[in-house]
Amino acid sequence: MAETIRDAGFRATKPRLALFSRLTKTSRPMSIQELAQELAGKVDQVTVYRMIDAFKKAGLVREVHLRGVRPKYELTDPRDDHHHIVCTECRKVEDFVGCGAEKMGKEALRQSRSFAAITGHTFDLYGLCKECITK
Amino acid sequence: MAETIRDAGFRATKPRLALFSRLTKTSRPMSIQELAQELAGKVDQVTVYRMIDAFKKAGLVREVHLRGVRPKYELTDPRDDHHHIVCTECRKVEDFVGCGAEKMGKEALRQSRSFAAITGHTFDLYGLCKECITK
DNA sequence: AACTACTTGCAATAAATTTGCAAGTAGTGT
DNA sequence: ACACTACTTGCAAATTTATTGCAAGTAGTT
Ligand SMILES: [Mn+2]
Ligand SMILES: [Mn+2]
Ligand SMILES: [Zn+2]
Ligand SMILES: [Zn+2]
Repeated sequence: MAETIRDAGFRATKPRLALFSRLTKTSRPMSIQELAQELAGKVDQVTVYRMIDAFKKAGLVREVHLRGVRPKYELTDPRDDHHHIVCTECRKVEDFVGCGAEKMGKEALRQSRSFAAITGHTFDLYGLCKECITK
Repeated sequence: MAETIRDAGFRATKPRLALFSRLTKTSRPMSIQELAQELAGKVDQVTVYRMIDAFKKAGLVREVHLRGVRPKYELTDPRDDHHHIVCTECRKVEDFVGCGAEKMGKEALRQSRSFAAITGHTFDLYGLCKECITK
């Protein structure tokens, strides 16, 4: 843990460990505000901004954009690229893996007259969870 | 044009016509700031915020989230769901159509233990345009 | 032309994010 | 263990972005 942070080129300070630790404890991406609130008393909100920004640049954290809410952050999952499915009613968020992005990337390049390479993608699903769909 | 706005339940005011008209003139989604700047002198920025919000709720406009920038807006295209491919170097944005989202939605539902239906999705590609890839 | 509910502009407020800087600390070397 | 120093942090202040209140203006109607 401190190891991971040092490997990324940072000092393993208490605020960084607190943030990193908090992020390992959830599968749900969290906003700056949520993180700052949870770390309140221990870490200043400005520091949360700065840490997230630095972690993002270092590739430790990735930014997730879901409809209608401020950006959220989660630890980068080195194994797979996973995506999110969001309940539009209760805002529940769940991960899912696998997406046809590679194939779609190729198809998009075929369609495009001005693009030459695909390096990344976003893909998120919106729907209703089993609880909300009954209402 | 005024027709479309009235059909959505709004009065066809000059600011609304100006905004709508501007949006029809581009295929590139635009931010509040860009829109306000272009309409400067004619429409107040607060009004841009309010119009975009109302148009969004009415389904005339949709919000597009691309990495690292504030939300952008474009006219809803009722015919197809189109997506965006963004050059990470020069920020060029191009549309592309068709995406395996329906299929992926079904696969995601199969994977999920708590979701029951898919109602929407986002999908965007990032890459390099032909000009930027040479550098 | 008069009426009225819907809209707009402008100022003020609130919320989100960034910046400056002195004080604090992790990692390094002694 | 102690000192050294570059990297970090907290706190206040400044910016930027977004929302709200309200009097004045206007589209659509009678
Ligand atoms: Mn996730
Ligand atoms: Mn588009
Ligand atoms: Zn739900
Ligand atoms: Zn480019």
